[in-house]
Amino acid sequence: MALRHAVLAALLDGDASGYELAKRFDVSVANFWSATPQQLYRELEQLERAELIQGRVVEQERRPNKRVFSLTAAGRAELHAFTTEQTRPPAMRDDLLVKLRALDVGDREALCEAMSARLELSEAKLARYDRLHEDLLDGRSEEEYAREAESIGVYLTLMGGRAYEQANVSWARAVLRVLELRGS
Amino acid sequence: MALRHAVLAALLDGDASGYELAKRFDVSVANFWSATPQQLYRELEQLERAELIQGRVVEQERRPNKRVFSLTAAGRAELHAFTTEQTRPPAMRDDLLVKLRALDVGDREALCEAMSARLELSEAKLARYDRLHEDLLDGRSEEEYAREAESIGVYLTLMGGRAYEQANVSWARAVLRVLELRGS
DNA sequence: CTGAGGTAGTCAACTAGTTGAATAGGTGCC
DNA sequence: GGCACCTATTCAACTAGTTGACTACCTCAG
Repeated sequence: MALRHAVLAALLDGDASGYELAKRFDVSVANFWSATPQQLYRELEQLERAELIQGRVVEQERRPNKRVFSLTAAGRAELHAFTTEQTRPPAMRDDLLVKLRALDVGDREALCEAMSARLELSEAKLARYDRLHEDLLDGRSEEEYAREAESIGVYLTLMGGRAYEQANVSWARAVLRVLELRGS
Repeated sequence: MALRHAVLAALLDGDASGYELAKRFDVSVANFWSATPQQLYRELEQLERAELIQGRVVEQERRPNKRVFSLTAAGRAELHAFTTEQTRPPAMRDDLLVKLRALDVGDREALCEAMSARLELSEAKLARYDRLHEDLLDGRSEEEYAREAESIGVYLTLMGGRAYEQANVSWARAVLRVLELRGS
């Protein structure tokens, strides 16, 4: 039941329709969870039945109506309860790691390309996170921000995303260096 | 079909029974994939039916017999093919990130504890990876190793695991610092 | 000689996540 | 005026992953 809480947490950033949530999850501020639209719509239905969120139809001109959901008090309580529950260790599932482990029987060139693609992707994400970071700080120092800001949740997950992408970038560079050393 | 390939890749490290594989996945050299024993036994059966691996019963004294699996030529070919396939972006699913994002409605103390637990876990993993790293290098410099070593797959995934855990550690430290700044 | 814990595996039932397509109106481009 | 792409949602079918219990035999400590 973790997607459930990821959805609730995402709604802390403001009410959203399924479609909007899907984009939030996709471009996700600090890539804190991933989910397909179908999963989200299903989860939203269940959450509404459980009265942890409440939907209302918003009529729009020039585009289809949408159902916008907001957290209920029960939803907030559920989120609070979730933060006190036991945390399970994160599950790492990265195709690239598997492929690299299979390098000895694998295709070196294909792996170089895959690795470069990862590098680019992570650099792009990192750049985005860095911009968001600047926006959040808004001129203040890290410490000022940490002390003063009203809400700190987004900031801390953003730091997580940045650390993760930085790790990806330096790892990808190291791997490419090694592959070049041995290639050719 | 990614667990499938993770199992095949794990068998590159040497033949193993389901039970042994489970441990390999658990203490997994560079936490490159995670899976429960039940998943493994199921997958091994399917892989054997597909003739990508071959099992044989090894009779043991003082303990139950076991079925040890080894890669077939077809299995190696399948792994090779996998390395040329398109890589999908890694899926991040970490409860802690969700909980931190919900910090504003969550329980600050519980989160501090969860964060400390993560820090310890990551430090322990990191220490283990560092030992493995030393063992692999065996006195050689990184560059010597990268040039000379026969097999480089394990090394590269190990680097990935290390980068990931280092990111975790520095992130956890930063979060705890911030939480202390604002707490009390 | 009992019970905890390791080795080795199986079965059943469940929950979570993915894929692909269908519907239906809107905008903007060339 | 036709085609591609965006908003917004739903349905159906599938694959992957988790949980918990159960069998069986072994070793070792107290």
